Amino acid sequence: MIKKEISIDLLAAQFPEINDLGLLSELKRYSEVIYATENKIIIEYGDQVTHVPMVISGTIKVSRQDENEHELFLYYLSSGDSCAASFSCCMVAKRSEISAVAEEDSILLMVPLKYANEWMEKYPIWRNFIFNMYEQRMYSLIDTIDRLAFTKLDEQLIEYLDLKSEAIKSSLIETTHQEIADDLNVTREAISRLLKKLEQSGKLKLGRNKIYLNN
DNA sequence: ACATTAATTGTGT
DNA sequence: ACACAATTAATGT
Repeated sequence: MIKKEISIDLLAAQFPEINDLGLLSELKRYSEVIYATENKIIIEYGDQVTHVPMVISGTIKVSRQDENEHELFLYYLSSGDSCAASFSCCMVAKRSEISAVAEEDSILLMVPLKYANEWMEKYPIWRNFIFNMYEQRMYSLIDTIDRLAFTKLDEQLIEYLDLKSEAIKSSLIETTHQEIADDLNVTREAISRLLKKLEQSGKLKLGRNKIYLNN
């Protein structure tokens, strides 16, 4: 990683929310500028968290490790974002629960936790900035959870249909969406919508009380 | 054949 | 998740 200087003007341009000369000059003074090339690992799972990253340009992919080795995508950080989660790590003084990798060539401002903390009291504008980041991250996490829950149900449903089809030795399953929903402990609407998608992708055909599987 | 009704499925917020 | 619309199958006349 190559380190370079960064101008206050550029900082102000990327983070209009923290337009305070005192804060900006402290930022410039105490934080490190990092040029991360594509696929550069910025924080690895288990690393000690020492800085709050602020993204000046580029995109950072934040993910969590599966029990195995599989990566679970959480969210992207792009220009003007910050990873406020770093704060929770520093308050509990623990190690990173996530890993962050540069998705493309990126420029980051790494703010030492010590200062990031002090500024919470010193600069209300900074505190607001951090709180806003928390809120944004929260929303993107909720989206991610939705996506996950949806994917799992998708697979569950296909497995359910395959099992049933095999059990009755027929590709014609006679049941209602409600019955399936009860079996899988989800709402009927979720099943209806999934089935329709599966129909559109050609995996099956729907009729009232009927599902024709295309093997 | 047609109207009525209940059950199932679809959609928007 | 909920409320409501639309569609479909069944039933009675």
